[in-house]
Amino acid sequence: MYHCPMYSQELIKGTLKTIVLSLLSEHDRMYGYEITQHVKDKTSGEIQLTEGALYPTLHKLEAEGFLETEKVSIGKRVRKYYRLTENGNKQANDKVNEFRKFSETMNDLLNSFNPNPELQWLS
Amino acid sequence: MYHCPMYSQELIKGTLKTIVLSLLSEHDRMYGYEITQHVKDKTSGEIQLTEGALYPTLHKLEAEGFLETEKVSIGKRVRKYYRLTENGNKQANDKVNEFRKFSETMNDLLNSFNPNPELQWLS
DNA sequence: AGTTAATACCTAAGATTCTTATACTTAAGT
DNA sequence: ACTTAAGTATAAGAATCTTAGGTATTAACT
Repeated sequence: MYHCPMYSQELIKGTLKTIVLSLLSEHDRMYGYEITQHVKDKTSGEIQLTEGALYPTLHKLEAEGFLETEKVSIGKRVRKYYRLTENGNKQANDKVNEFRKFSETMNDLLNSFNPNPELQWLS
Repeated sequence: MYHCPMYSQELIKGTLKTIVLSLLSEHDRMYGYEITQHVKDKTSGEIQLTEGALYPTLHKLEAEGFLETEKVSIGKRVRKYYRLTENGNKQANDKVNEFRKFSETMNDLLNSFNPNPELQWLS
C-alpha cells in the first residue's frame, strides 16, 4: 500500500480500533480494503491505514467477539466482510466516546500551557 | 507509582512526547516527578504518566537534542531538571500543532459515521 | 523508635502494536 | 506482456508501553 502520512504514525497509534469500530457502526458490513479506502477518502489522505496494521487488528477484534465475518465470492475472488456483533456495537460507542473525551482532555492540557494563537481572541 | 487511568492506555500511546514538550515550552525547567504531578493535576487524574514510560522518553528527547539537563542538589537529593533547547522549542510547537490537527481530523471522521448525540441540535 | 507515604531517580523483561517487506491471486487497462 | 488496482494475509523487526522492581532521602504518622 502506498503510504504518505500527514501525521507522524506515532500519533495515530492506539486509534485504529476506534476507527474500525466507528466505521462499522455506520456501515452494515465492510471488508478490509474498503475500510482503508474509506478512511483515506474521508480524511483527504491524512490518515492512511496500513494493511500490516489493519488485518491483525480485524482478526483480533473478531477473536474478542466484537466482529463477525462473512465470506462472499466476487468472481473467483473471496471477499471477507466484517460486521459488528452486539457487543461490538457497545464497544464502538464506548471507544468513540472515550476518544472524544480524551481529545478534549488533551486539548485542554495543551491549551493551558501552549495556547493556540488562532483561539487567542476568544479570551 | 499508583495508577488508575481514566482512559485506556492504548489511546494515550503516542502522545507522551507531545505532552512533555508542551509542558516544557511553558515552564522554564521541570524535573520528571514534577511533570507527572502536573499532568495529573491539570487533567484531574485522567491522564497519569508512568515513570517507566516517562524517564526513557525524557532520555530519548535529550539524546535527540530537544532537551538539555541540569542537576540540582536539594539537601542530599539530586534533582534532574530538563529544559527545551532551541530545536526542542520548535519541536514542541510542531508536536502540539500536529496533535490539534490530528484531533480535528479524527473527530470529523468519527462524527461523520457516529454523530455525537450531544451535538445533534447543532445541525 | 518504627513504619508508612511521599519525593525522586532509574532500569529491565515482557507485551503490544506498528512498520516494512513480502507473498499470493484476479481483473483491468495500455 | 506489463503495470496498476483490488484483495487477503503473514512475518521480522522496531518502537513504545506496562509491570515490576531497585535505590535513596525526607516527612509524617503512630
